[in-house]
Amino acid sequence: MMDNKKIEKISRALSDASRITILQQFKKRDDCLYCAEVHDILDLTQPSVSHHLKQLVEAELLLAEKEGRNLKYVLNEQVLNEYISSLNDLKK
Amino acid sequence: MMDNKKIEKISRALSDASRITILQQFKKRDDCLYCAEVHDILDLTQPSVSHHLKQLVEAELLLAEKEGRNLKYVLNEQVLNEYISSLNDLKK
DNA sequence: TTAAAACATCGAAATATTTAAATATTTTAA
DNA sequence: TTAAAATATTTAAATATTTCGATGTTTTAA
Repeated sequence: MMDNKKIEKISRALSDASRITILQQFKKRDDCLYCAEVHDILDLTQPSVSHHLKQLVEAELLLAEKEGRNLKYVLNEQVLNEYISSLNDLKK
Repeated sequence: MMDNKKIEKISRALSDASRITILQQFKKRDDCLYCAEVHDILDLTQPSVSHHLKQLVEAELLLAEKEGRNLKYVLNEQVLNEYISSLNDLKK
């Protein structure tokens, strides 16, 4: 279902405090998050925020959608579920 | 239940192809794995294998038990389950 | 008691990641 | 059309990770 390269990539995307914080915001917000909001939440410069969001998008944990000059992010629950499945598969 | 530092640490432990391979061996073997077996499976030197196992033990994904001069590893399903729970919590 | 086996640690090289400053691109508003 | 806003990219520095060779420690077997 999900190969090891993909598991590795998602795990790496999750292995950073800022990126975990970003993902946790989705529950608090209305299911979606704007780039500028992330910049407000994290104590990082704009390029760093951009870098972290890119990692999450490249791992496909987030889906990005352009809205004019803003970027709207949505959690990709399907990929998250597949990742969780792969972890469950480690068990007997 | 599991704080972000712990989620980060476990994710990092999972973000390496060798370590994912190690974890996947438990299903194929009789629930436990010896250090020497890992050395046979991975194309890495003994110190590298030792390093990877240490990362997994420090993340508490594996429990290590001494058996004479051998080391027996067991998958820590409780920690794995707590990690999976934390990931499920990201969803609505 | 000594030698060998199993594993850990140290030191160093190669590579990857994180971060910020500077700059570029894209889009909208005036 | 031009200026400003939102985001991306480039470059470079600091730090972390991965890997191996050499060596150390602990345990067992001879």
